[in-house]
Amino acid sequence: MSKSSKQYEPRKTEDEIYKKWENSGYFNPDNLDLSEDAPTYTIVLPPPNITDKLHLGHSSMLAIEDLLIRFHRMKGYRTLWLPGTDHAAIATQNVVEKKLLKETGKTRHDLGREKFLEEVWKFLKGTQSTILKQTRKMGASLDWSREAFTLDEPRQKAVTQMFVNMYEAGVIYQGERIVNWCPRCHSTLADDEVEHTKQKAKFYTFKYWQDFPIAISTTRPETKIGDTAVAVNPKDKRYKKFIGQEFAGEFCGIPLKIKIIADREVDMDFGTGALGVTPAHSMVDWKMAEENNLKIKKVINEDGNIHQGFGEFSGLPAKKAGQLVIKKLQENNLIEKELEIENNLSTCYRCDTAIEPLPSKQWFVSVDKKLERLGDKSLKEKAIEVAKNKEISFIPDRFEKRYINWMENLHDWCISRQIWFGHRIPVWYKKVKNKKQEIKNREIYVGVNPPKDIENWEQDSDVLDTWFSSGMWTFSTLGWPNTFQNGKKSGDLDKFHPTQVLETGYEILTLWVSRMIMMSLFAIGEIPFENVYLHGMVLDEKGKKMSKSKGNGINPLDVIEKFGTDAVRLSLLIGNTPGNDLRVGEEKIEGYRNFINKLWNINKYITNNMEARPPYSRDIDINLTLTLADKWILDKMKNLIGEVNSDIQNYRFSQAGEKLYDFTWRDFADWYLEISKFEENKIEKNIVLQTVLDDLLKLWHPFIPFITETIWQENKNTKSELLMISEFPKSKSYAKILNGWSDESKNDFDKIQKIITAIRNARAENKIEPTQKIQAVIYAGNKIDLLRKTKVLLESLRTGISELEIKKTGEKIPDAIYIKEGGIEIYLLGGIDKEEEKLRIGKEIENLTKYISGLENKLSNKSFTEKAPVNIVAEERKKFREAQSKKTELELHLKKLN
RNA sequence: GGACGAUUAGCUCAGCUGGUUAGAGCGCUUCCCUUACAAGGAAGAAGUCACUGGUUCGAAUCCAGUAUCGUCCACCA
Repeated sequence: MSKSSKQYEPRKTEDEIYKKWENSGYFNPDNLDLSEDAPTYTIVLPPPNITDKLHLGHSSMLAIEDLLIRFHRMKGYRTLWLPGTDHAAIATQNVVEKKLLKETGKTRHDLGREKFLEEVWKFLKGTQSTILKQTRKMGASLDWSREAFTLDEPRQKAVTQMFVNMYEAGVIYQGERIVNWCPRCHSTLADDEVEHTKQKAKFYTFKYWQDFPIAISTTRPETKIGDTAVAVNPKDKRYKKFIGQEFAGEFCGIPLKIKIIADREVDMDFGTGALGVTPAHSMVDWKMAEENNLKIKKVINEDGNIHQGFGEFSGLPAKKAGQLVIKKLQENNLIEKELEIENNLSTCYRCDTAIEPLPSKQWFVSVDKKLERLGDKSLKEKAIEVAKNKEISFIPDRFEKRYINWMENLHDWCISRQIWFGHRIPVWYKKVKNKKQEIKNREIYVGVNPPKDIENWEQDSDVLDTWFSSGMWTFSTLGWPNTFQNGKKSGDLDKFHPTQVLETGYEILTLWVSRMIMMSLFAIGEIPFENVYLHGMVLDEKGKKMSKSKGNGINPLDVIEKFGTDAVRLSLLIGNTPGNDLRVGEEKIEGYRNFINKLWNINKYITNNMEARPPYSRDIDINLTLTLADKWILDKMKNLIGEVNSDIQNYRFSQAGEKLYDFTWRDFADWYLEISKFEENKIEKNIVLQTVLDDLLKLWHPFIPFITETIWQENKNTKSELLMISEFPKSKSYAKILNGWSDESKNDFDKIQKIITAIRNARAENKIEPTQKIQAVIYAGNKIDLLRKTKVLLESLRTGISELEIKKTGEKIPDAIYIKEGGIEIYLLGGIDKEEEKLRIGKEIENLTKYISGLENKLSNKSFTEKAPVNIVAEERKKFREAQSKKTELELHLKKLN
């Protein structure tokens, strides 16, 4: 790139830089030049869905993780960031089904399982790795040599092995249970995959038949033909006498036997205070049925139609059956009330179809079974324990409470899904037929490999919940089970597990994080990660979720093209705090683009003003003669390094970024570079400039890798080929040179800054033409040294002061702007409006008076002086004295003006 | 119903374990194209830190309550 370009053009360099990094091989920790005992630092990338495209949420995640990774790599850790994708069973199958229907008009059933899966894989060939390719655009320094997919061969093996292990340990079992059934997807949904929305519904109050004693209410009349009980609250006086009785009758032509049961869960004030129990089609009712030994009648089948055995209702879609029930009730005059109410509708998170609760045979992971390998604790207990004893910490820590609360209420996890795409359950059934050729007593085989006489067996048609395979992500990607034999870790698993941080969105804390913890505890008896960093959602500038349909989303690839990756990364890092949502609009990105450009120009200025770059050195030579400004910037840098280190280590990325931003722009560019324009000591100046710039680039690199590496590459004096693997700065290296830097001289520079600012203000207020020269007379007292430095600054900062006289003592000059700062008095002559000057000083005195009286109150308060820490009281006293003497000076001056 | 948050400048948000006259970015006002940068520079206005109590020498910060908003979970027959 030509050095004369005024603006940084990321488009021209980013891809090239990324290639350079990738070709270097340093994304792979095996290639890093490290000693044997270097500590490891591992993050596994939460695998995005294979059909995903990069959105701003991904970008935010990548920016945070890459920051951590680059920071630790530069810190000398054996750093691994492991990439991969998730097959997202239901989501992916849905996408392909939709596509199929649109293009050929066929459903998956038309194709059959094998053909359909072929279609899925064909589709995936086209989209696979799109997301990962886009990930590179974000500058993510992932080790591509270890890339994994939740459904590739090694992971299939791992998942199958895990299933078998859990089955053999009795953790996985088959059971009948009410599940959330989506009649459209033909699949069960996990509780967390069900969405609840409000809807208006007709709420009917009726009696099963004329002489039935209790009226009940429902929004789902069709299920009532499967009722086996009516539940009332045990405290309900109206119904108490019926409890335990049984009634038989005919409801809409269907014979029913209804038992009256008592249950505390029943709300006496809702409806009639009595609830018709339909065990097969409601979670609550199922529980009551289990407790009361009620008969379970399945009314609705998997297609959403009425089951066989219900006379004229059989085969009708549920909705129509409901209408028919109502019609019949009306005919028989059984309806007492009809209300419009708002209730909750459970829908499928994928297709929005209403959920049908159904009893069904499913595979479960028991969270309550005590396991010998976990010290006779259950998965649930152990997973809670590791959070409580801080083996795993949460950032921010409030999520620990949330996690524990969720875990304590956890039920067994249904892991079978009635779809085709995914890890097929490694269970086979042998068809054992009786004389009548009916299938009886199916024999079960569970194993890693199919049974030998496979032709006699049939594999379970279900696949596993996608979280089952992603729950194994930390170790299935590190070679498990091959790297875990006889209870011993080897290879990658030994080197990199447990990982250090899991960085993910808080919305999947329960969905994913909790399962990873349980799976890892079961499989290798250790936690999967030491820390869980939870980020919020990325929202648009109005605080709305970004979505394609609303069109309010920012496409990261667009803004990367427009503003550059670094600007995008910075706007996702600064202002982003753990666990909180982040609003991002283009304006914000634009702002950080401007900053990136500033950094570019800082380098350009330094380059242009250096005849030759000094050689790189880790420590600055003590024998250099440094100016006040040099020491000031080096001291600032030293502190900055310390703070950035500690901020990043404590996950305060936003604060680290803000401090860096402030230092770069305000301290380094606005002050130090301006001063450097006139200070003469060339060699020393160059060394300081070079040192600060080098360290600044390193500090910035984890945040904005592209521009920092680009500049690094242009400055060919550097020791390390790549900024990416150079050593992260330590404040120690500044300690020597700053030895003689006292607190006093530190304050001197602050005073100079104040003086100059004051002069600028004075000029602005008096509206002196920029070309107009003014005179300044400065009285130094005993601060001659500081004044010399100030003089140089003033002259060079184009304050327009033509004559500067430094005097030890002297007459006070009445018609002048008076400035007193740090024991120095300055009179500016020329172009002064007396009235305005009086006003200015008056205002200043007013402010001071307020301040002083505040301090006075505080200091006269005995409880403060006696109880507050000594150093704080002393500080306040000092402030009080300083303010008072300044006030006296100003008052004197004001008198003279009058 | 259960759990967890949020409320600070016109807008978006920082403010770590209580301690200067509460900060930043954007926006706004005035001035300036001074050869690193107008994607820039100099200056300025703007806040009862939601409300009410409490703890403390001292509260934006800790505690309790109120109001409003939000998220997650459960779930309504």
